[in-house]
Amino acid sequence: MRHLIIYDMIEAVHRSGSIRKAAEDTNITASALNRRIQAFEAEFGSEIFERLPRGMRLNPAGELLLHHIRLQRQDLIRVHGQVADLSGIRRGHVKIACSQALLPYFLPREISKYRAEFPDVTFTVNVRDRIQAERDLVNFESDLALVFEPAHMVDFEVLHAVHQPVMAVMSAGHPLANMEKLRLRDCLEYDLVLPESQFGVRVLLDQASARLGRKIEPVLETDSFEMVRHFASYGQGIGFQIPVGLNSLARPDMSFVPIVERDVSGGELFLGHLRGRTLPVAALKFATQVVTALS
Amino acid sequence: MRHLIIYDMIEAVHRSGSIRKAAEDTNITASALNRRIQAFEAEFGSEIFERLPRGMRLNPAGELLLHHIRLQRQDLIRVHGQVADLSGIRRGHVKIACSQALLPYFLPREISKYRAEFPDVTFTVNVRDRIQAERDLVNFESDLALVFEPAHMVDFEVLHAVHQPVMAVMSAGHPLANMEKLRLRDCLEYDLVLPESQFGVRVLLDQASARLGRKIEPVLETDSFEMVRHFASYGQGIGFQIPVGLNSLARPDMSFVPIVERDVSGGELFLGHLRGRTLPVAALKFATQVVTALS
DNA sequence: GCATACCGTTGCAAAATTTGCAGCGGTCGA
DNA sequence: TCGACCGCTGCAAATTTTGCAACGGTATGC
Repeated sequence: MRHLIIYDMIEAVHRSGSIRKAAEDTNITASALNRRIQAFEAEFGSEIFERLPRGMRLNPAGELLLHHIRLQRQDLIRVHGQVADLSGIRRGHVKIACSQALLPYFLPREISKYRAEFPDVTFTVNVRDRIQAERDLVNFESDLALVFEPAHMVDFEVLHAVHQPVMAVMSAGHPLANMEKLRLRDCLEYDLVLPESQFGVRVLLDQASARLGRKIEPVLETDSFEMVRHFASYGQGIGFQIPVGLNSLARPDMSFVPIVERDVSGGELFLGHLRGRTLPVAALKFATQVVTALS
Repeated sequence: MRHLIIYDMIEAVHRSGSIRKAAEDTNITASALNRRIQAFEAEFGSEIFERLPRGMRLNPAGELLLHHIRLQRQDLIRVHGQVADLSGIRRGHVKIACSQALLPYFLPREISKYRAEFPDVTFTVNVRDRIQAERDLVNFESDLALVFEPAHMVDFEVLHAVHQPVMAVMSAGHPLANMEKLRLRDCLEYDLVLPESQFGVRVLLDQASARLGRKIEPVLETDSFEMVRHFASYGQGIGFQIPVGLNSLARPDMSFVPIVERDVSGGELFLGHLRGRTLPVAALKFATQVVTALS
């Protein structure tokens, strides 16, 4: 869209922090870029950048404008998608921010299923923690977020929520492997591997242990859920995960046992998007499929 | 907005139903208008008008686009309004890094006063020590810093400085409570509660005691000025604070007596911002109010 | 303290784009 | 059949945008 190129320029300057650097990205001279920014500011009626000795920085007006630019661009993409839809072509791109738990089984499966029907739809999947996921939505860097126990949810519009009990993860040969349910105190007898404190499962476990009056002392703390699962699969260690990140069929060598809710209350897995936003067709269609899969 | 003029043209063609009529409204030739429409359609990837023998009519894709155009235009108007508000100081956000001494009375009062006049201005207040406050300015994490005895002041542009003698803080019933001024050596006879060494007041006291050839031995050392005040309010303890952190009207049960300057030289409380930076209107306005209050 | 490296900005001429003009073929209604 | 109106296009003129070189200012390294 050539008529919106000034927006690209503004974003480029914002990203790189200087006109000269942005000029390279934009394949244009710094002087030309400079004049376009100046012309835009004159037209807009206010400066949008602070001029610093080391470069440019968006001022509050610029921040407001930047949000408008992103909103506007996303909405144009949505229109493009709808237009493609009415000419019969089902193409598009879906950007998803999700918790780590969705990576091994759930999302790959859902994306494959969706693409079987609409092979011209492409995807971007970014692992984000509970705070960053919401920030991605606000910046239009993601269309959908699929997160466990989101942090504040101000700009988060919930499409679907599903309860997820906390599961103990261990090898199939573990002494507790064949239990129907587990008490938290039973787990504390073994080596524990836990996600770091920013993760929802850890927050729930910390709350539970506080109620229990005992401190959980993990032998391994990690930001990788994969590490949690693999460590638990060796020896007598116990890890913790939510059901959506587990697949007993794929791992017959492992056992997953729920912790009773009165010990560790489970959490909610939320699917949502930026509040008030109209999603592109492809994203909306994928969202409804995910809702069905979660129910 | 010259870069959105193609949208006006599209709307004009839609309204009048023909390029030639729309050309008159747009103060442009039909041929030029025609080519712009064609160029837009090529870029957009699909036609947006049906060509009829009697003129032009939006096709379904065009209807979708028209909706986007209108939405987009409204949002831009909203942004314009917000920016106008911004420069009219009616809206905005002020980020302040300050010493602990400003927290109990000074800043709450000043912020309330400011917000009484401009209720749509919001604030962030972060307690920062003398080094971190400056770092916050550099990182644009604060607009203003209000700190006692700043450390290096390289990036710190001073808007105002005000002298602050060191005050002895004690209960109203203390033997020294009714003195006009105090010598430092008088205080040393009592239990002392002092801020930790990173605080400006402590630095001044340590310098003073070094000159005196006696070491100050506090019974309580804390990073909380609140703790200093409250500890001093019980029994015979003496704490130290600067006037801006004290309010004798609010605490009739306490007494605040200045230490003579030749014993403990007072320090300067500085209001400033990042050197060379143009402050947001709201921050600048608030800064001038603070300067007035400090004078 | 001085050289260096960026930074944004500007005058000016060249390059690129947009525009106006005139004219084309086509459809429609009288 | 004719005139009115339509969208469209080749071409030259008008306008806008761009690149180049240079300026003044500030931070950084030696």
